[in-house]
Amino acid sequence: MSADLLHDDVASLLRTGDHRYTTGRRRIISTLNEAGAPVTILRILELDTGLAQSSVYRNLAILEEVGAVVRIVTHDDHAHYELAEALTDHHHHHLICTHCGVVTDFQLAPDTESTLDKAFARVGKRADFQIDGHRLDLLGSCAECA
Amino acid sequence: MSADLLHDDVASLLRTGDHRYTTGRRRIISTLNEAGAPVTILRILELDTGLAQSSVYRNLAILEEVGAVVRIVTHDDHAHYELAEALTDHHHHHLICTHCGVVTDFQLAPDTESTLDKAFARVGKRADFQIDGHRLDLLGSCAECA
DNA sequence: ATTTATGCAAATCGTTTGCAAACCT
DNA sequence: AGGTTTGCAAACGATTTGCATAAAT
Repeated sequence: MSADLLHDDVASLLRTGDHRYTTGRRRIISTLNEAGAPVTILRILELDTGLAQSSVYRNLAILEEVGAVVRIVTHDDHAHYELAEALTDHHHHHLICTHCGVVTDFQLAPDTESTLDKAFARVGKRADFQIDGHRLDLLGSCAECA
Repeated sequence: MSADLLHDDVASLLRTGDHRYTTGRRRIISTLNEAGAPVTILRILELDTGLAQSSVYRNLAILEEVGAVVRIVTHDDHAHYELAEALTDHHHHHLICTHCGVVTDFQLAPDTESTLDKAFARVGKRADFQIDGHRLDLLGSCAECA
């Protein structure tokens, strides 16, 4: 997707939540878009030194709230952030390296996804649990750490 | 599995890592076993008031290291712990309520699991990533919170 | 007897928050 | 002008750690 369309989408999500699309927020979105993989807040601050740490924290919270970004919780304790699937049209899961903490995206074949979705629906019904989403992570060692 | 066999297994895992199976560790394992669902450290301390908080943290770290327990990271920031699958012979995944933070276990049909495992193997090969395990969580609202 | 584990309290570190100044509309 | 956002620095809270004592082998 073009960067302009991306920013339009984010602006619209923010407006719905009565928030403004400020320069700082636009820069965070651009950084996430250019990173192409989930990044930590520390990394965002390194990639764009013009942002205050507290603003990055606050803005990511707001962007998550309006559905523009997703926070990924891994075992090492630095949250990772990436653009939400609604903005990238790109349903995916994560490969998490348990050694260096790097997170990368991967996709499953569409028929595997639909098998899973059906199985999840059955589980939700049986457990009386309303399912809003799923999280599928593969844990192991990346090429560098193996 | 009987509690005695469980403790034997844990003792053996600990010995392999040059650790002792102390009273405190035995009590933590019993608490996890009786809880039957993933619990937070705060909950462990409530269930067994005879343990020092720092010892619970330290012992869970060691028990995780030797493969006796698993730490589950959710979005609310209290880690949950449960007995490792190696001890329970009970491969499962988690339902995580995003409102109250409660975590419960569920299982997939064996054929769904094997479809998944094959798909994961393909992903790992293509991404040059050595897969050690996976984590599948369904996020949503439990019966109480819905 | 020697090594390992415990309890307490203090330290650590990612994240959150209060407040006054800067910004957008 | 009126409300929102920002940067700074201080506060927070889950987890970790130092150290002297107690327990395990």
